Amino acid sequence: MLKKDGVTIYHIAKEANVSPATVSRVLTGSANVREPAKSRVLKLIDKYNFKPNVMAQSLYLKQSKMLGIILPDIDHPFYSMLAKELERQALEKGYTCLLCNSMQNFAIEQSYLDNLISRQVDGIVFLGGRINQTNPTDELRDGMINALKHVPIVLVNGKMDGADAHIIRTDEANGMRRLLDLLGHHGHRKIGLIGGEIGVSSTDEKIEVFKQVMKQKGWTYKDEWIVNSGYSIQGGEQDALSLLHLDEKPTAVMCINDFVAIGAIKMFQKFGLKIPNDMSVTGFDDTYLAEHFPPGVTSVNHNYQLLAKKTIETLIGLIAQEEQERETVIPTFVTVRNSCEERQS
Amino acid sequence: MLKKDGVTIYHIAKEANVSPATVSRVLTGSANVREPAKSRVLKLIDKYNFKPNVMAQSLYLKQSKMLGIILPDIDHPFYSMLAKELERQALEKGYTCLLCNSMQNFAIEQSYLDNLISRQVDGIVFLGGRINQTNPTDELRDGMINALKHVPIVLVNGKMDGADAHIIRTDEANGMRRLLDLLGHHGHRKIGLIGGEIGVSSTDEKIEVFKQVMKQKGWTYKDEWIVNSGYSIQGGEQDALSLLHLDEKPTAVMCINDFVAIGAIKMFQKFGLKIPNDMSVTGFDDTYLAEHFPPGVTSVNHNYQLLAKKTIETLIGLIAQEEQERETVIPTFVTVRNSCEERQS
DNA sequence: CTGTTAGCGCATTCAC
DNA sequence: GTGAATGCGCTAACAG
Repeated sequence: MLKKDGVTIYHIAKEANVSPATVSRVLTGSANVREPAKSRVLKLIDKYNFKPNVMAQSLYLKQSKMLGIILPDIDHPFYSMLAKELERQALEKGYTCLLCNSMQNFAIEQSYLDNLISRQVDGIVFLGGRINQTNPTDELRDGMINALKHVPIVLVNGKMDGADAHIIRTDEANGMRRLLDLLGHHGHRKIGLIGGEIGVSSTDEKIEVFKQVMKQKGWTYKDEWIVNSGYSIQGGEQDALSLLHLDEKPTAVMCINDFVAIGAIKMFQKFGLKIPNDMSVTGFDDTYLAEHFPPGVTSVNHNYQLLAKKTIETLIGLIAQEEQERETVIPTFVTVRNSCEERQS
Repeated sequence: MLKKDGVTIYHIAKEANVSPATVSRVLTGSANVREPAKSRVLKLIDKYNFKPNVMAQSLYLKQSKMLGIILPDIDHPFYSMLAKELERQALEKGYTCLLCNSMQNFAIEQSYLDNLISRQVDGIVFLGGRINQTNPTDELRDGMINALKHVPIVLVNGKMDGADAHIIRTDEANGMRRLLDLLGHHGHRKIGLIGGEIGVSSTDEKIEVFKQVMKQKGWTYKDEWIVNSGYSIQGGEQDALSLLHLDEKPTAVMCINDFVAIGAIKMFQKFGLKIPNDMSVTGFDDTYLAEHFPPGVTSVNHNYQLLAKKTIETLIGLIAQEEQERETVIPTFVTVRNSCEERQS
């Protein structure tokens, strides 16, 4: 059951006729080593393809150079795009990432949180799940608070009241407003909002901004034009179907994300509506799907690179015990494609 | 720079008036501990929210309970779907995964390989990159051979001649044949194959099977109907465009993956061709995109769950020093959707 | 059942 | 510039 491996700095040291400390020195470059010995060591390292045991290093140095990333579902392009950028940024700073899919399950999420702490990650990036609950349970909150006693955590596009975590968030509210402006320019006054889940902050906040802007502009919205069957393509289909059954329909529909937009577009087309001629649709997140799903979905981009950069910078700053901004807001922008047009009816 | 943390089994032991060994015993359950003491320890563990240092455990036990997963790009649904399943299977067996995006870069791939070994992962799942090169360089091969001296590695849908790695592969050849059967039933005799990259085995092998079957059935194919501009949506657009410029066009086009299929469908439609009426198209990988991209793409499914299960089982078997099948073939199957129909022209 | 001891592999004092 | 000794936090003999 034990592993084979076996070659350590002691083996190298012995064969090179030096002390383990000297091997360590050539390995880390922490001090000069004279030439006859240095070469011998280097040669042996190559000969045995020796790789220092990072667990032992970490144990001594009290830093693992690992970062944990907790997210709900890597299958979702928003998360995969962001995770990739996070990994790239982390790698640049010498950190390796432990990616954890909570699979939308709070128990798994918590067990990963514990696991990451046990594994001595130097910091954690937390996405989705509990930090998107508008009203999280005490248990979820306590789990976060306890975790924060062990390790710095950066929350991306979420929050946890009472927990001392730093936040990086993209300006989704402004994204909504720009989208509404755009629809307004196209003459739309009857607008729906579909997808997402009540009680999840990313949905609740979008609905709030939506209602606020609609009222302020004096446009029409009906409660029955706001339906929320989740974040998936299927959810979008279902919500679009609800709208289709209504006597009075909106002329434009905003979707909580690109998946929902795709589902909605499919359903509308199935019922003979042309997009964008008969119905305008907007997405959110600006994933590659928005670009490539016909007719091309107008969507809000989260500025992924900048978002990832700020997230990792903040986390690493925290690890180095440096003071960091409590909350950083990343600007979003609208990518205009072909899913919105002048109102026809 | 040093971490705060600090509470260890020694602290717990002291405060509970027992030895560190006893704390360890209640932690691991490796031996019974009598009741007055046991409760005291448990209470303190809870009080301090104590989490054992897995690095120290691993160092002693010589197993990290970590698995490395190296893949080219988590953004690609094939990899994200598979990665998620692999993680799920690993989690069930008590392993945590280190996910590494090589970003299609051999140097990064190698550095991750080294990094994973240094980090003492118990095993590695290797996807894409060098193991998909039809003719890898000696350097790439040696990198793999050296890695195998340290840790068991399972290759998924790839190979590395001269390297003693176990292989799990899905029966892509049979998938191609079934797809060709299907097109044949629909009366297609003039068939193209687009996407991918010459020199990459997943492409080369598909082309080989394609040519072989076409010859054997006595159907038509022209070299100019085989174009390969990569694995992306853009690549699919480009290759479809090449076909559109030809005087004589195929009536059906097979695509190396679903991304390429989507790009091709977009381009064909842009030029006024109706899918499937004017042109039949097949995908590969059966990602969620194939399901949802209109009109729904007929594609080959890799049996992701089974694939992940076998991969993790084999790897963990190897870790336990058990004999494992050198090569395991996972059956594929065709998911029929609406992108193929009777030949019109 | 429980405490003492040693050692996993490494980096860093501290002498020399 | 180099070697010997120590300890990071934990588990597993080994005694008792």
